[in-house]
Amino acid sequence: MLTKQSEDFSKWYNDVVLKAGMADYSPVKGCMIIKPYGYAVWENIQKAMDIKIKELGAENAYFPLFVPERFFKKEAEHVGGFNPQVAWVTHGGGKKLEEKLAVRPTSETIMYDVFKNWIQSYRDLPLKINQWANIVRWEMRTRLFLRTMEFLWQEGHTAHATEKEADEMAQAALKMYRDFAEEYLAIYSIPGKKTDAEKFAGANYTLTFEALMKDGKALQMGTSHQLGQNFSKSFGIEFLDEKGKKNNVWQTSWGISTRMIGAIIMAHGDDKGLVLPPKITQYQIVIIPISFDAKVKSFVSKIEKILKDKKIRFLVDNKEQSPGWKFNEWELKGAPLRLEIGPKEAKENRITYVLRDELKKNSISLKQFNPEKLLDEMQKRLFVKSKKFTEDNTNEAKSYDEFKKILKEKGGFIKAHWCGDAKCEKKIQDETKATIRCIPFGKNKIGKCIKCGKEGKEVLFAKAY
RNA sequence: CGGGCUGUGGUGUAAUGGCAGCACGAGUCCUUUGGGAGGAUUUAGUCCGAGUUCGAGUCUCGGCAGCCCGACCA
Repeated sequence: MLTKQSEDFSKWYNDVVLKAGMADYSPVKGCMIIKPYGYAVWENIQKAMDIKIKELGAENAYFPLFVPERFFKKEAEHVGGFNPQVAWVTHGGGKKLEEKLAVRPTSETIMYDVFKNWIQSYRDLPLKINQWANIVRWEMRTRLFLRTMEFLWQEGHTAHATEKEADEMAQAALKMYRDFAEEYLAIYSIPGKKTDAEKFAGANYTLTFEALMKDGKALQMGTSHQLGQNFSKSFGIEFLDEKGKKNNVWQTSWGISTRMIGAIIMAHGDDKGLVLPPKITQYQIVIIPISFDAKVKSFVSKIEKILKDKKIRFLVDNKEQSPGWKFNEWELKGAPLRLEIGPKEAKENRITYVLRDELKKNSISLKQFNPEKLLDEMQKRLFVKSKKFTEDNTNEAKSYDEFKKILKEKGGFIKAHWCGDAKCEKKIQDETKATIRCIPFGKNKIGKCIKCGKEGKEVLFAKAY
């Protein structure tokens, strides 16, 4: 039996990840094994997002896993931020290496060292490179999908002639991510800017989109950084502009990771298990034959043919378990649409179906059965639900007492004013464990900082993963 | 890196210092199959090392590993 979400959300999460066959613990501490059912979700994310990345004008490439120490050290703030999390290779071929190699925690440095060769003129700009890769960050405490020492991600890196272009690129990448989360993952998110304390090491500023999980904690879904000329100055990435003047490029980098899978699980899952959005799940439809006699078999193949023609991803579960066992199993695994096909259906040319988010039995004639519509509607329902959940769990705090009360009683996002001082930010975090998730875009009312009373913007607080 | 806890079949658990047991899983066979089927049968375990003891899963010491809390974590 699955742990209830309300009893122990962490335990529910671990249970569901393991029991649904998404992932497994590995013999290597802090690392995970992504099992086929989970990896299929990643593949679907990759497939869809890769198209969007290319629409932004980026091309895929692949850079080395190892980063020589001298590259890594070039951008001071970057090293300072990442050093504690880097794994170093010190030996190779049985010998101690002359120069240590960092296992990439991110690829800015290894990429930008060659960007300086690729970029000479304004004609070489903008340069937009994306890579799908694994990276390693030595984390103290790990959680399946949410924070592992090795994880899979996508990192986009661009170089531009002007600051304005870099600003626009950082925004475009964030918008692309957020649209993706809405369209494919059915997750509503709040976009905004990170505070200086939370920005990427080496960036001018970091943009983020934050989503609310079912336990009321926030999850950073992905980030987009405007790197200014910080790296281009350290790495000497210069170009001659139209007037023959030498300039440093303006850069951005942006990424999302397998953490997205954790977000899907925690944003949609319920006490029965996973609820996977149709667009990214391995099997959009699971057919469960109630018996295996000839009539049922031939009716099932008829349905199979229809689904195949419609290019729907489906599975016929022919395992030996009882139908009841399979119903539960596929609810746990979060298959969006389940078809129950037995002698009754075969005889009457009807289909019994159950949508994962509604769990009601429906009966419809084969002629009227419209799986695309059902899946599409479910996909949309999940997003609406996600948006409503976020709105219902977003509260405003006028005072620090109110802030603490909301945090304790409800959790969720809390809108409150902040003066902009990192000291207040730190104090609030130390005292309440809530952090500023982002400074939301758009009109921003000015009000009194909940900590010190000075005037400041309205920002979004939450306890976060 | 500090504080606490725990290591028993594949998994989850039980056993005053005294025959290592149960459930799930897995294998085989039979009967079943419309919400986690039943029976028969088989399978497999005390983290590693030392000590105390007639006797150690249990006590002591060391090692290793894991979990929780803290610190840390774009």
